[in-house]
Amino acid sequence: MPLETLRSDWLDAFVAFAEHRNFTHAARELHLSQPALHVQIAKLSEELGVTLYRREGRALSLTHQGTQLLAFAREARERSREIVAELRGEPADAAVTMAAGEGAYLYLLGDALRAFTRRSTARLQVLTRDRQGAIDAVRSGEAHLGMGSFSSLPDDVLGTPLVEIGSCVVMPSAHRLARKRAIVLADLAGEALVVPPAGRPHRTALAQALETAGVAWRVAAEASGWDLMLHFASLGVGLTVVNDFCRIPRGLVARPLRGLPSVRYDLLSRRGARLGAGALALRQCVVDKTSRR
Amino acid sequence: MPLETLRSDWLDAFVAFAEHRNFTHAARELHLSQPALHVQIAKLSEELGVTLYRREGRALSLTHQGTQLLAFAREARERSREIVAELRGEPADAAVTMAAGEGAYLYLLGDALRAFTRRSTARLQVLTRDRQGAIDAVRSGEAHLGMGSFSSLPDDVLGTPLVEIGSCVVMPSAHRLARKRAIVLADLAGEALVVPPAGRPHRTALAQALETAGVAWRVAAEASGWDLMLHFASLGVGLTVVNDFCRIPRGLVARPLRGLPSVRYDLLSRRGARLGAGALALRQCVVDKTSRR
DNA sequence: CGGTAGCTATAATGTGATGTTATCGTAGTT
DNA sequence: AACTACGATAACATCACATTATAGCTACCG
Repeated sequence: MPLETLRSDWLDAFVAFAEHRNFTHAARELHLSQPALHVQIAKLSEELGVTLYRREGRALSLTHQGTQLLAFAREARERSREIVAELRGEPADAAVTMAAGEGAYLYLLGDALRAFTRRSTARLQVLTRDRQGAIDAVRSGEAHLGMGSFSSLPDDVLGTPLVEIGSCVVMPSAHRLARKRAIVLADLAGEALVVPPAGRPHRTALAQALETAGVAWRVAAEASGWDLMLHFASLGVGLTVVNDFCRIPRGLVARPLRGLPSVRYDLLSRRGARLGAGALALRQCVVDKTSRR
Repeated sequence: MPLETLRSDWLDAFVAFAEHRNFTHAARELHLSQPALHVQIAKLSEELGVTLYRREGRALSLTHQGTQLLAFAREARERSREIVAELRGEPADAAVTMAAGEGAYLYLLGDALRAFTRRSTARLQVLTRDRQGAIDAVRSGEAHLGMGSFSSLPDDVLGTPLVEIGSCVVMPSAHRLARKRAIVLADLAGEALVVPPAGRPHRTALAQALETAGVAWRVAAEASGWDLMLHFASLGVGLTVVNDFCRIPRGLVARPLRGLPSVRYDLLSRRGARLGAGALALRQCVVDKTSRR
């Protein structure tokens, strides 16, 4: 109970440790011996009365509380840097970090990011992450904001619904289905499809939908990323199903696909995060430029 | 240049010092010797490369940068307390602090504060301050928000216009001027007025307006605060001029006064402050409940 | 006007917190 | 099973920081 304020040097040590999840490496980064770092983390943990990490085999992983502390520590460090620069009269070159998938950057966030770089002086830093990676980046404070489509979010991450995206079937303009205005799952019976590798969410959703609709199909090719899928489709390898925000290459046509649930993209931020001016500006830009569709 | 993050114990020491502006007393509060505290502040100042306070005779006063640092340190401490409570699973009893004048509390903020206490679990802490006091409280981080009417604001304080308030003349219902719908400055010629003490802003504005309009008047009584002014008016001591948000006691009537500039009330927050959930909720309540009028 | 009270500031000195080296235990690896 | 990599703890060393002492400054008072 005799706790004033968390010692910032311990927090810095914790950030280094948490990023490596390895005392030896983190200690080297801090120009410190491994035992010294170990003791700091132990004291921090004891003072808080909270276990910050756990052993899993010989690997270490942060507890939930460790992750929360990491986010706090990163935020505090960032804030500290800002105030120091401000006091010294140096221009604050704060960076704003965003985590999202490649698809989001290529097809959804373009306008928003352009608007942001025009409006704000803050540097923009982007992390390309998959769904879980984006969530983790946001909850650990690695990124200020995240974007993606999520079936569920942990309690400590806040999602703002932005836009609903449907699917479309993409095929050569000469294809027999191109004459239809919209396509249903049954239309795809017997087709060879260009799909993401097994296990990727889009693949899973598509396969499941076709399965339950009793539609037989086969894999024409597996490709990662909308661009590559479309590329194979334009080579004539097979049809493909992509999100309807994709730009369709010449020679191909897209038709809305009914029967596949639409995907909602959310803007993520950490619950309880105190965003700085830059991050707020970016959030505003994303909401403004992305949500009306 | 070799600066990682500001040491939080030094910041705590600085907060204590800044609040007392006296090393000896602050050191006592920190259970520390005066030289020890002095050295901490000196090191902090040196590490920042910034002078934090100045001697004025035998008193010490914070520099502008000292004030900025104070605000930062208070915010950081607050944030640290929150995260500790959260990690331990204790309920965070964050407090939200507001600085305003008595008049604002009595006549403008009632609805907003009631709405806030219903909506948020955060404790509400109010500071009664005059104009300069409210500004100082906000820029030094003593208060999260401030409210009042200000002719000008320093760069580091952000004002959100809320509501324009006019003036009215208050008098016994039997008074000759009570038959008029609105009153102009000239109508007050020869009247005895209940006014605030010399130097108070309302007194200054009123006296100046009457002066330039060439209207002769005299002081019937001097009283601090709208309530007291109205009280004297209802005793029949004289007429009074108050903001038109005041509740008028029985037996008196109010008539709008033309010719006195209206006063704008602003909601204040520190530029660059990262407000927590509680303070944001309060701000929202104030804006919602106060601005439409 | 000089003495005094109250405080800041610096110097000299001591002690405890924190860092380092050394070493053991343990879990994966070959 | 021996090896490798790393976490954890202990023994010892050092450096940062606290304390006491004191000089210097400013206002105030008789």
